[in-house]
Amino acid sequence: MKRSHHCSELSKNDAGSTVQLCGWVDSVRDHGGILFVDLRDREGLTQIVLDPANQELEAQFGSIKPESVIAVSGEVRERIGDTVNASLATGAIEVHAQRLEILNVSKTPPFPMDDSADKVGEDLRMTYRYLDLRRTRNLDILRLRHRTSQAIRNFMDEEAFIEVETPMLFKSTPEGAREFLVPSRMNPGAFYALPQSPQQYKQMLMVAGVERYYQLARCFRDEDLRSDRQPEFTQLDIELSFIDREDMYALIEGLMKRVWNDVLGVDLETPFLRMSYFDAMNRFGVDKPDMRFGMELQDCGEVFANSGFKVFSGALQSGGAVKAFNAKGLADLTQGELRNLEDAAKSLGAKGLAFIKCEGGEWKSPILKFLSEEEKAGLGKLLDVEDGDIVFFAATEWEQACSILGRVRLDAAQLLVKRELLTIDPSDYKFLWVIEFPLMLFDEEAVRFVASHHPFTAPVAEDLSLLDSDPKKVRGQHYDLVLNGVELGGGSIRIHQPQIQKKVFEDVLKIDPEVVESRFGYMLKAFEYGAPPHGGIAFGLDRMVTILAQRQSIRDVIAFPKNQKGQEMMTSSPGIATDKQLRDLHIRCAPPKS
RNA sequence: GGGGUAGUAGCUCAGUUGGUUAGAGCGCCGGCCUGUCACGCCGGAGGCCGCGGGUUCGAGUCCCGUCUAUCCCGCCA
Repeated sequence: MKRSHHCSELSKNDAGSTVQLCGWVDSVRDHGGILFVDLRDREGLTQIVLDPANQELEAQFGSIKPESVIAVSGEVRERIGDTVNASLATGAIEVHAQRLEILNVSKTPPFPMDDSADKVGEDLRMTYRYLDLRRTRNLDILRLRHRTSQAIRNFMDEEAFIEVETPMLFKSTPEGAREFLVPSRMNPGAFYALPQSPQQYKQMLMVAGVERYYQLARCFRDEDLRSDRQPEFTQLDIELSFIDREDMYALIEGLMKRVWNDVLGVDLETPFLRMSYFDAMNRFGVDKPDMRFGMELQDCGEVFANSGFKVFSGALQSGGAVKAFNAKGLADLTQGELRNLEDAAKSLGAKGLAFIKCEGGEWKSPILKFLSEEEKAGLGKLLDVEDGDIVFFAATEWEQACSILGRVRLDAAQLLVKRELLTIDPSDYKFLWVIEFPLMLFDEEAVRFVASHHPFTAPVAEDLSLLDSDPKKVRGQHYDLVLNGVELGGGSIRIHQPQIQKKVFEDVLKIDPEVVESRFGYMLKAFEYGAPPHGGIAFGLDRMVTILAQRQSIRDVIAFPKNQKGQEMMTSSPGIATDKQLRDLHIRCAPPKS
């Protein structure tokens, strides 16, 4: 029996016609005589009626369980009076079964198949991921992801981009994330590495004259997982020649506009806001600020310049900063909530979390006794302190002080949301370009500079001379696209002159020349054969879809995600290799650490 | 590697200051029911209270350890 319609399609106009439907038994309502079946397929739900006059059908149906697969042939009839179900798209009709095929009988599912399953333990849902995905809500996410990719492909095609596939079997790169290694059977002792991103290949495509490249590329990073991080994930990877940063901003704003319009029907405002890395840190305490709410960090350096409170004045005297922000209306926070905020601050290296709250017109704080009247007045004015407010402080080196309060700001915002004093709307899309990152960061552990983005990022032209004298001051031509506190993507204009690239590798990053030659020699060579100026960007597609679908976890928008240990529960991967496999691969396993 | 939270029926959860035989809703099984649409009604089964120790006359409850999941820090050029 072949289907003639999907379960979403039939209406009054089809009354009288004979149709064939197939799908899953969503629910059964047996009234002893008459029996109703809700039949579900990926498009919708249609009520099937088994008439008591047809005893044969009823016997065949038996006590068939939900989630069994059946095919039904029958006559479409209009429902009359109060048998119409207004809350169902196909509620104006029903199909009176004449013939029935039972295609597959289902066992009772281990968890409910309705929306209440959203609360079921994730490990169980992942073990039975095929059932979890079968739920309409999750099928809709797969569809939304498909529409997102489709919008991207259409846009990129119209903008004259060429989609090129790059190798999955690459080689190890010395910097960056830990990689997955793949042993080479034909080259004993040698290993491929799965790509962290197609970075180097896409730059070679620019040298090759492709000019405009994109790819929905799978990437791999063997780092610890988070709710927004999976060991394999998908990037929208883009690279163009003969462009500058402004061209890139305009292109990507057009892309986002298109995606949001095609997927959600939302019209985004462009151009997007721009903010320097310094301002982002200084005002919001993160390099990916959530612009949907304020509570900006203030600099209290002037207020406490000559303070008798050693914690504050000491920080200022040693070149640090005193930062603060006002969590408006949060003065009534509980001891536990305060302790959680303090713990969050401490996890970023704070010694404690100083605060002042204002209740009943009175300021209350353990540090109040250290502050002069002028300082209190200055604070009150700077931070607009009113009754019911609480102000948090951080006094240490500037960047750390900002980071600490940046974290406290986010946590405090959640507490305010819980109290309904603050609304953070998931369908309010506040895009932001974060720009002018430092090209290099000093790694205290390794005692050397590391690239803040990656070593192929071009310095801002006027900072080029600082590469030798003061690498920390060099700004990179790097940009991040941030949406509602999430880093959606980032990229840069690249270095395309071999001598500058070599200098960055060897003189600034202090990578051994032999290592540079073995890892990047081909690239330096390529740059000697007419490399065009170029730049690119890459977006986390999974993160983008997570926001579009208004979900909390990246796992919700990946068909078969991995748990926090990197295992895929349904198939129990990874698995143990056999001795023969290992022999072929020239690998011997060390005994596990006890 | 570190910190937080959780683990009681198939699922989601409750379980009082330690005290009879550990409960509820949904699901499941059986019965009844010809207009339901989360159908209804009646009856029933189902528990190593994550695991291992300990304290106690007595532990789901207190203590120690451990495992699992998840969130966060480190890490993620």
